[in-house]
Amino acid sequence: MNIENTKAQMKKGVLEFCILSILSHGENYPSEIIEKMKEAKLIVVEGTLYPLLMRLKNDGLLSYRWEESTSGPPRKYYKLTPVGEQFLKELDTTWKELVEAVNKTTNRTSQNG
Amino acid sequence: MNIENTKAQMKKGVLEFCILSILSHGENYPSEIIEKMKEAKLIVVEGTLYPLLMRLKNDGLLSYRWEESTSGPPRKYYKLTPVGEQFLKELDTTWKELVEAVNKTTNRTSQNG
DNA sequence: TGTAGTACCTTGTATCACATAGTACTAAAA
DNA sequence: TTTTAGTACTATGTGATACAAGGTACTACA
Repeated sequence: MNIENTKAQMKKGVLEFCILSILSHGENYPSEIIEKMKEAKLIVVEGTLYPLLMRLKNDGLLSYRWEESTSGPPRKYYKLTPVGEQFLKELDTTWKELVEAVNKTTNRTSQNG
Repeated sequence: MNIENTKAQMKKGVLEFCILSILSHGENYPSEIIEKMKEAKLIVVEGTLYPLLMRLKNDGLLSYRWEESTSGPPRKYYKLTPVGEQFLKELDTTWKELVEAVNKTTNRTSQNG
């Protein structure tokens, strides 16, 4: 048992939320997403991001378009669908509730019996 | 893909933190922990809690003592070990960093190229 | 002996992040 | 054309974890 493992576990479910949030500000292709996550101190690797994007796309939360690149293979630019935007709103609420719940258990003793 | 599933995923790793926090305020037996989590709107079931407590105990973060009960079988009262207290401090930092990281990706656009 | 309530424990499943390896496109050099 | 380097997308296998479902065991009461 170590902190790194726990940190990885805490990230589960949160990545989805972060990625949708990033895409809610505009189109991005995977490498850009990884870069923006890194800026926020959330390290994500390709093996994590690609399956996640595929999952979100298959569930109708994301759509993408191909765009040629002058420095390599074409890129997949992802963006939110209306369903994705709705889902993001719910995730936002879910996240806030979780933060509040964690704060309750960690700050307060709740020793009332 | 639904919110409930995502909620379950977000809880991963966070439960450990919450349980250690609750126990940092004093001894508790599993049913009490479930009750306190429920008060904070974090629903945890036995099948989740028992293996988790056992894991934390095997890793030296928790210890327990048996206590007789007048209303059923004896109870296992868990409490933090010194190692557990140290680990909790690190988890506290980890959690704060995660919250900050998520807030960065969700509030700011970070559109700088 | 039987029933209800409480408490602890185990097994199997689904999901997810990650390590690792592979495929494919562009550009530059031989 | 072939080779090498860089960029980008994809697939497979592993470990960790929350949960559903079922099981065991103790106490109190009829």
